[in-house]
Amino acid sequence: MNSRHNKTALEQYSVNDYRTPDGYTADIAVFTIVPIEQKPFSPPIMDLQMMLIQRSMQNSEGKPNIEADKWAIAGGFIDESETSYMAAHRELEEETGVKDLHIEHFGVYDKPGRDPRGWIISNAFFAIVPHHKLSNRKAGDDASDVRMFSVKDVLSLDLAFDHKQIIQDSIAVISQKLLQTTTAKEFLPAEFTYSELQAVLATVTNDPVIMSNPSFIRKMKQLPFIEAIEGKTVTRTSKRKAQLYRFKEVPINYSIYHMS
Amino acid sequence: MNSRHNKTALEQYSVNDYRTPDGYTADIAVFTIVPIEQKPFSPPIMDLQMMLIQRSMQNSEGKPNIEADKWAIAGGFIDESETSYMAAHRELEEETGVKDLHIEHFGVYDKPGRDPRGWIISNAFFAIVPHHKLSNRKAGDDASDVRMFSVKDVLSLDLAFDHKQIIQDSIAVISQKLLQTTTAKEFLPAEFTYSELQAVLATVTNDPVIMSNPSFIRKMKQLPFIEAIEGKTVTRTSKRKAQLYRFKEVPINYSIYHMS
DNA sequence: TTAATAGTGTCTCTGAGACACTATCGT
DNA sequence: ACGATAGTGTCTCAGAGACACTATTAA
Repeated sequence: MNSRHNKTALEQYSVNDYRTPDGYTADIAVFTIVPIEQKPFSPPIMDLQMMLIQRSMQNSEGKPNIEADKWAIAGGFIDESETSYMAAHRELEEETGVKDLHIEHFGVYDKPGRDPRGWIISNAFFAIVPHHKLSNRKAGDDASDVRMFSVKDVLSLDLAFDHKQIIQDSIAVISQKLLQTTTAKEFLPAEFTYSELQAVLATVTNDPVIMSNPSFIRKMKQLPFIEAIEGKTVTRTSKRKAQLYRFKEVPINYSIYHMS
Repeated sequence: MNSRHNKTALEQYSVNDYRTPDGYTADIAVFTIVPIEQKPFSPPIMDLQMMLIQRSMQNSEGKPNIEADKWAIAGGFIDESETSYMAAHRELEEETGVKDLHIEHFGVYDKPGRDPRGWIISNAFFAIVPHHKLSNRKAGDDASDVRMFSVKDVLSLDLAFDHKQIIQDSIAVISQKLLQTTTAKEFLPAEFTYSELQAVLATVTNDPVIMSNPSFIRKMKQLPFIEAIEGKTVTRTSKRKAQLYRFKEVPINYSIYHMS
């Protein structure tokens, strides 16, 4: 293989003596948090789920599809005229019909042989879709099904390519983000009660400080990045009126050298 | 320019209709912390610096080089047989002669037009080189000079391509990592005194808890990821014997919902 | 003895966490 | 009135942070 670096050619701005990748893709782990057991006047119990697509047995031309029948995260090729970030937005909108979602890059997967079709580099993103917006999703050309799975179950599926690794990493990343950044707000409406935030965090932690109601209610008022909305209450989680809160935009600085 | 490869093989999977990238590179922001003002029996004062290379005016054939005379971070093309992570290690060793460095991926730069030579994707890494190992660095073919710059000065240089952005991001990332992870250990010898760790952290923070000696000395003993080395002391930072510490491998869990 | 750094004694005050209690409101 | 959830009162105890102090040692 011509993997030797031809310096002379490079100096002439000609990069094409290098072997170049066969493809550049964006793959997106789509997360949502769905309320299960939503009784009226009760705090929600939530589940962290992700959207997977099942690859068709045959492609649009009727030929056998690669990695057929396996589950995979949504993705597609990146165009020369866009960044991978833009491509992720475009593809996610094509897949779910939802715009302006929160998307973050979390890794690059480029291990040789990861895709049997060639040297294909995957930029991995995670996206957060508020549950109520995720209704009109549809299977595309290459997909026979689109479905949501709880993160508890997803790793036991038969997954395409190296998506098991990508999915595992994405779950670790989003769990950490939920606890160490204000990412939780992406799963919540702009105004929310303490028990709604608590239910979101409960999908990734069982920390007693967060799970104990009196503790957590008091915490809400102290946290610099959350503010109570003066005099605004709601009764969707209980018969008694519950205070509404919103996230505030403040820089978050902390360090492990402040731990005890 | 011909950037297509292996056309027939790809055809049956219909990826060949996509334009493929012209190049796939790894760029590495190399950081080191150097003691300045190292008087005997005194705690060190340190400076966070990064290694840049200056691009030659002309290439080896005497033709004008692209982005000539500007400063850039080290980097090079990734080969099909390796991951970008392996490439970063290889290139860094070629550049500095040092093996087994701590390297972390922190971003992908793929904005259209970022490199005038074509559609070239850059995987950005930061690397940490202990200061004493960084002596035999040398200018390569494309470089007229290799030099260390304090992070305080580096952004006012004339930087090649989109390296200003990459460097800015790398500084933000490493500052955050120093405070929120145990990355500081990569800059330190295996056994270190409190004032050495303090000096490393001082390059990115002026938090009073960290800068106050009595506070910080006491903190060291409580932190779950640091342990004192029983009965082992040293006098390199003071005439009085100072306790040696080492980093312990423990999982670090914390959340912003524990802040006050 | 001095100068410089490492490290401790001790006080105050905040706030975490536990647990029992009160408040509110639809049914 | 009941039941369920939101929210408060209050106590205890740990630990953070401030500041003054002591300890150690080369020169």
